[in-house]
Amino acid sequence: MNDELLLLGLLRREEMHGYQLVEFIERNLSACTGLKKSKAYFLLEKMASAGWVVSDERRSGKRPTRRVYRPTEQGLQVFWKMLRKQCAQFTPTYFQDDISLLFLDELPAEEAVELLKQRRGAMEELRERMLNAPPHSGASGWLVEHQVRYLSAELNWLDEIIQRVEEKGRVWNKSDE
Amino acid sequence: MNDELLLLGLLRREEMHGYQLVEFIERNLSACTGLKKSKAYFLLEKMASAGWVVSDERRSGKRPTRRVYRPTEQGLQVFWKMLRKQCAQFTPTYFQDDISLLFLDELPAEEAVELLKQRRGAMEELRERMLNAPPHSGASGWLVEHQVRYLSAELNWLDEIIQRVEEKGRVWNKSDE
DNA sequence: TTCAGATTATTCAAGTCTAAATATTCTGGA
DNA sequence: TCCAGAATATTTAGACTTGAATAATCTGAA
Repeated sequence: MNDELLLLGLLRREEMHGYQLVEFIERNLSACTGLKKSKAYFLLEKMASAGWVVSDERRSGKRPTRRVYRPTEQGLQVFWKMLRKQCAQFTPTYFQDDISLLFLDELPAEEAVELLKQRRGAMEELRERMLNAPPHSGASGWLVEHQVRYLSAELNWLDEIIQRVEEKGRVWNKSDE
Repeated sequence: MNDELLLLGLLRREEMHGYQLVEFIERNLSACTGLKKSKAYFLLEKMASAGWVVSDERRSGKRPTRRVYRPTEQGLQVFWKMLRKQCAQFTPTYFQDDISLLFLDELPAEEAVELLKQRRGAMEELRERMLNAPPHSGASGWLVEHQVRYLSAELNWLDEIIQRVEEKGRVWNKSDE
């Protein structure tokens, strides 16, 4: 629904074909979605058969036919409905790499610290990249800001974890269990 | 890979069948994964055919045959490899509901604020639930702590967004675009 | 000019994931 | 006792998602 909201919203601003959409998203919105090409095509087709969008075929030379999409009236209604719903909801996020912390005691404490410092490096690098990226305008700037804040909070959290492991010389008190 | 790491790690501690695994995860690890029943069964079968786990059939009465899994030597190697890899990496997270902020200017500012306050309510409720949950032990306690911190940071962020929208009487300066 | 490699644009097969269906056994209240 | 509904366990059909294949056109350096 997330991706559909995005596609509908972009198409509402300007009709586009699949490749154009994906290009735009990759260039400008990579901070907030990882939507892949083939999924975008799939969703466009799905939305077309649901009547949310319609397409014009535009043929040029011997290239594959491009289908330029725009939302229907129904599509716009769906868009606003989804928009309101998303605005009001909160979808909690799972931290992918936290699973590894569950099993940190399988590793010697020194190695664990070493590995977590590598993780820290990756986080910091990403944070730098986002800080130095060309400024985004409007709401997409907010989303970059959101990511940067999130990364800062995560860095703080990880630092504390690393410290705990370092101090104890092991991952956590067995007596905790 | 995430889920596989989790399953292997749990099976290393104690052999279990699918239902048992999923029960355990839902009861104790719902803060860090949303692994569904059918996916767990799927992964167990996949890991079995990859030779990472083996299963004993245990028949009791006329119930469907239970398959109790445990990791093979190869499975353990894979487990430690994945564990090291996950420890050292950082997988950035996309904020599902941020997409809606991109299109916040489609809504009257008052309505936008109203909807975002609903979102805030959902966040706060979740945070309360996690704070009041029975304390977890060992690393899984850390993961709950991680979620709580994350929720607090998100609340701060959302509050600022709400304030910006309220102050301006609209979502963002058109001149920003 | 020419042709290797980048860009434009879509499709496809295969792999992943979910909701719902299936089927047995347990539990507790009338 | 008896039976409705909860708990125990797995399977399956179909929906979603991905990586790689396909194919035409553009670019620029030799």
